Amino acid sequence: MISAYPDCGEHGEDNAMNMELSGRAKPSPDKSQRVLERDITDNDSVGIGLNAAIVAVLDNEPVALVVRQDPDRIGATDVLPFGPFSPRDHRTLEGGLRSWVRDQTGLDLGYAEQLYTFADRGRLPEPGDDDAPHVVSIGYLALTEATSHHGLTHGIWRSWYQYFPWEDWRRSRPDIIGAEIEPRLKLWADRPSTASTQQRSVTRGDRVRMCFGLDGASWDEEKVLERYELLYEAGLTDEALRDGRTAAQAWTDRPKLGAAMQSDHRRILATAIGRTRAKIKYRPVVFELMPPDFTLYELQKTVEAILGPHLHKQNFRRLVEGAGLVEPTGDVKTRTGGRPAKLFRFRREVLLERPAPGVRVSAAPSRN
Amino acid sequence: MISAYPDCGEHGEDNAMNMELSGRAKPSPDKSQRVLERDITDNDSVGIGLNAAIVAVLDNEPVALVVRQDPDRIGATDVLPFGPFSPRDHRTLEGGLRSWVRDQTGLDLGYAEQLYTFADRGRLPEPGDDDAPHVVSIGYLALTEATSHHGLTHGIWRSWYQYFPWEDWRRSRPDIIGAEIEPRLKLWADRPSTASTQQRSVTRGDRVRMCFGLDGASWDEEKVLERYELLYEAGLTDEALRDGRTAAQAWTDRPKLGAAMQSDHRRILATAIGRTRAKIKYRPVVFELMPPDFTLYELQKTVEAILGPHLHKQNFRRLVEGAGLVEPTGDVKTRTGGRPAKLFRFRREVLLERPAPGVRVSAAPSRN
DNA sequence: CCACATATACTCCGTTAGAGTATATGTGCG
DNA sequence: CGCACATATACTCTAACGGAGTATATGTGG
Repeated sequence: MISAYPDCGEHGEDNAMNMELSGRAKPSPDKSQRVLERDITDNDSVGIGLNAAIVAVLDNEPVALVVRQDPDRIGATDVLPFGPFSPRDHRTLEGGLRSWVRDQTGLDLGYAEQLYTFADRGRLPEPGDDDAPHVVSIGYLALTEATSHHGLTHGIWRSWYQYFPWEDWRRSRPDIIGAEIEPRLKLWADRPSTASTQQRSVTRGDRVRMCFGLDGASWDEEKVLERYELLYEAGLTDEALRDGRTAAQAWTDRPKLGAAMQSDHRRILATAIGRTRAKIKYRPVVFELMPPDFTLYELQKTVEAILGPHLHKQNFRRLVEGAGLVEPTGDVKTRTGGRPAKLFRFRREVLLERPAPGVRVSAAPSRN
Repeated sequence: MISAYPDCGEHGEDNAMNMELSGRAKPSPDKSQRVLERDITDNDSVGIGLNAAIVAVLDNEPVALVVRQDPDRIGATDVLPFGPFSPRDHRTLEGGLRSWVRDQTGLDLGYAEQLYTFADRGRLPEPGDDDAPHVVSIGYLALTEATSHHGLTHGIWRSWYQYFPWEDWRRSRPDIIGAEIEPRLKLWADRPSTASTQQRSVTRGDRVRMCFGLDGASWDEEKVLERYELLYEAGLTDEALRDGRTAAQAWTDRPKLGAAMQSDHRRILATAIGRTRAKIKYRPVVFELMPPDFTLYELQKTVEAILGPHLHKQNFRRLVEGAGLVEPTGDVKTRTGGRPAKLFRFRREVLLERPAPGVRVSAAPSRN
C-alpha cells in the first residue's frame, strides 16, 4: 500500500526527493495537544548553509565553479561557493547566496533557482549518535556564461566529470561503470541489508539496475543524484568513508570514484547536474549559458555538453526555430570552416507567450 | 542580458523558483578572504519549520488536511500540520515532518516529497526592518487516500478551493476572476512600482496577463503559486494585510479572496497544488490518492479533481492502459448505474521499468 | 422488457518527431 | 583560379501518437 518509490527521476526536478524512503514508523501516543505548545525555541536552532552550484559550458565542456580551500592541508577538497544564511545581513535566502558568491568569487549571479534542502548528511547520525547535524544545507543552481564578463576573480571552472566520471557518456559508456562500479554494487546489493532497508519493496538490486542501466535497463541521464546517493550508501565514495559510514569501511579495495568535495557539496552538485539536464528540455534555460549572439550549431554543442549524446542536427534546428525560441540577428558568423552560419539571439518574448518550452532533443543514430 | 524570468511554471516542479527575481546588486568590495573564516555561528542560527501540505481527493473534491487553531480567537486561521525541526529528536527532515503530522493528526504519512524552502515571508522585512525573519519554512507535499485507514484522528479535510477560489475551473471560469481579481490587478499593474521592480524587463502587466490568462493568454493550471504570489504582492490577500504590506493598506475596497492561513501556509499549499497538478502528468502519483482497487472511471474522476477540466474518456482509458500503469484485478464493480466496470490495481512494477510516466491528459471538447 | 446509463472496443485522421537526402555557400590549399 | 572540403540550410518521407468520433456490450431500474 505504501509506495517505496524507487529513485527514478525522469524529469529530475525532484531528483532529491524520495531519498528518505516513505517507511512508516510505529504509531506514537497521541500528543496532538503539542500542537498548542510547539514553538520554535532556541533549542531547535540550527545553522543554515547556502550553497551555489554554478554551472557553465566552457569549450564544449560542462563545468562548475569551485573554490579550492587550504590546498596544503591533507585531504583538502574542493568546495562550492557557500556561506551561512544570516537573517541580519540577508533579506532573502537567494540574496544571501548572491552575496556569498560575490564575496568569494567576484561573480554576479544571473539566473539562479533553489534546488533542495538537505539535512541528513555531514556528520551523518549513525545509530546511537546523539549529536545530530545542526546544519541544514540549501542548494542552489545558477547558470551563467563562462566568461569573466560578470566579474569572476576567484575560483576555477572544473569539469563535471572530474567529480562524476560515470556520467560522461559523450564518447561512449564510461569504462569505470563496467570495471569498478557494476561489480561492486552487485556485491553490495547481495549483502544482507539492515532492518530498515529490508522492509522496502524496492530492493537494492532493483535500485542498482535502475540507476546504472544494468541488465537491459536504460541509462537515464537525469538520475545523477540517485547514482551518487547509491554509491555513497554502498560506501564507495570518499565522502562515505570520511563520514564514517560502516559500508565504506567494509571495502578492502575501494576504488577512487571521482574527486570528493567538502561536506555535502558533491551531493548538491549532483542535484544541480540532474536538474540542469532535466530543465534544459522543458524550459529555455540553455540561453543562460550562451553569449547574446550565437549560431545554431553553437547552441547545439552547448546542449550536447549538458545532455551528453549527440543530437540530430537537422531536427534540432527545425525544432528550435519552430518553437520560436530564437530570431536571426541578421549577421552571420564567417570562418566557421564552411558556409557562414546565421547568428541568432534568444527571443525573450517567448517567456511571455505560451508556457515557454525547452530545447527538444532527439538523439542522432550515427552522427550528423 | 540578465534574465528576468517571469513566473511561468509549466511543469511546475519549480513553481516556487524564480520568485526572488534575479536582479544583480552592485558589486561589493572583494571580501574573498572571508571564505576562510566563514563558519556557521550561533549568531546565524534560525528556527526551521516543517510544514505538511497533505492532499487527498474526497468525493471528487481535492482537499487538504488542516488543523483549526484556537477557533475562538479573533482572526483565527487554519494551519497546516507543522512543527519545528529538532536535530535532537529528528534524524531527518522528512522524519521530523512525519513525526509532527502523526502527533497532530494521528495520520501516518505515505508518499511525501519536499517542495521548497521559504524564508522571506511572515514578518516580511520592509525596508528599514532590522528584525528580519528568523524562521525558515520547509514545505512538504504528501499524498494520501482520504480515509481514516491511516489513523487520522484530528484535523479536517478542506477543499483547495476554499483557499483558492480562482483555481476552481471545474464548471467554468470562476466569476471571482473577472469580477474582483482582474480589475484590481490591472489597477495595481498601472500603479507606479518601486525602484526594485522597475528594473525588470517583465512588467507587472505581463505577469498579471500570464498568471491569470488575460488578454488572450491561456490559463495554466500549474501556476498556482505564481497567482497567489501576485495577489499577495498586490496586497489583495489577508496575509498581505496581516504582514503589514503597504500594498494591502492601499486598497479601500479589498475583496475577500479565499480563506487565509497562518504564517506562510497558504503559500506552501499553493506550491503543493501546483506541484501536484504538474507531477500527476509525468509520474504515477495519482495512485497514492486511490484505494487499492478502482475502476478506470474513478481514476479519471480523481485526475479531473486535481487538474480541473474534463478529460476525454476513451483516450484516457487507452492511454492509462497502454502505458501499463494498471492491471485488472479480475473483479468487477457492479451497481455503477450501467454496465459493471472492471476493477484495476496499480502496477507497482512500472516503477522499476522505464522512467515511469504519469497520466497523460487530453481535454474533452464537450463532455464524454 | 425496455429505456437508460455506463463500460469498452474500434476506426479515423492530423500533427509531429525521427531520419534521410539534396542543395547552398563559404574557406583554404594546390 | 578552381577544386576539395566543410559546414549551413532546405526539403521529403514516414511511423507513431494523440485527439476525436462511432459502434457495441452489459449491466440497473422503472
